[in-house]
Order: sequence, then structure tokens, then C-alpha cells
Amino acid sequence: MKNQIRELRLKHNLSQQDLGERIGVSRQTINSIEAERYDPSLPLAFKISKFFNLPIEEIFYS
Amino acid sequence: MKNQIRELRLKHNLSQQDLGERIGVSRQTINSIEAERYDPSLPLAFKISKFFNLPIEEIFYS
DNA sequence: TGCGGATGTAAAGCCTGCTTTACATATACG
DNA sequence: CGTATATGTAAAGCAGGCTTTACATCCGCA
Repeated sequence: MKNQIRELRLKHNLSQQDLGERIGVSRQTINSIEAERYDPSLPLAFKISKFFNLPIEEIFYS
Repeated sequence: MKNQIRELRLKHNLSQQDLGERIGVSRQTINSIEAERYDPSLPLAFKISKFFNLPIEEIFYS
């Protein structure tokens, strides 16, 4: 599952560490999702979606 | 995480078994999500969302 | 050169998502 | 009554999400 997290994160001028802290996960989790090593859980997808104030469908897609 | 799956499923006149087959998971998985025993994975949430033709945010919420 | 911040990635361990199997209850219908 | 369908739930086992620790690379800057 692809995602726009890296682009959104950079647009907000945040490091992976920053974003992880804001959302409540480790920087490795952010890194792994950006690298598509795995998909986030639904609750984490919601946190990311709310943080960037965008619907899940605009951040994650096939 | 709450959800509208039972309501949507009944509106479509489907059993848990039916919905599971249509979406590609077991009936116990449908049952467990309806009963909020656990949240679906993000890919499964997308399948459900596409099946009912509704955004994830209209099916799942806190 | 040397250091710090950002990133990539791997391994171990824990918890959760999902499966199959199995049993129980309820309801409808012959 | 007996049977079929729908649902609830539990247990074992495997796969995947997430953590911490750790090490490596790269880039910018003193």
C-alpha cells in the first residue's frame, strides 16, 4: 500500500523523529511506513490522517 | 474503534458469512470487528470501505 | 577533520489481526 | 420434533505491526 507520508512530512518540515513524536510512534515506524515495509494499523492511519488533516484515502492508496 | 459494519451489512441483506466471502475474510473476522474485539488492518478497512462504497471515515470512528 | 542531525535497516520480543476448528445458542421452518 | 441458517465465542497457531537497541551512511557545518 503506497502513501504520501514522506511528501506531507517534508511539506510540514518535520523529521521522521518529529512526526513520530507528534503522532506517538517511533521514528522507525514512520520510516518503515514511508519505505512501505509494512502498512500502519487502522488506528495509526487515523492518527496520521488527523495530524495532516486529510482523509485517509488521500494519504494511503493502492 | 467503533464502526457501522453491522448496520451496513444488514442494509445490504448480507450475513456475516456473506460479507466475509465477498471481502475475502472469515466470518469470525467480520464478527470480531462488529463486536469491536479488534480493529481491522488498514488493507481490510479499505476493502470494506470499497465494498460499501463509503469513505473509511464514514464506517470507522472513535 | 570531526561532530551532530537525519535517515536506513536489522534483530529480538511483544501484542494484535486473521485463520481454522470447534462448540453453543437462537430462530425459523418442514 | 429435527434440521438448517445465523450468530457468538474460544483456543491454537501463524503473520504482521510496533518497540527498543544498535550500527551504518550521508550531509552540512565548525
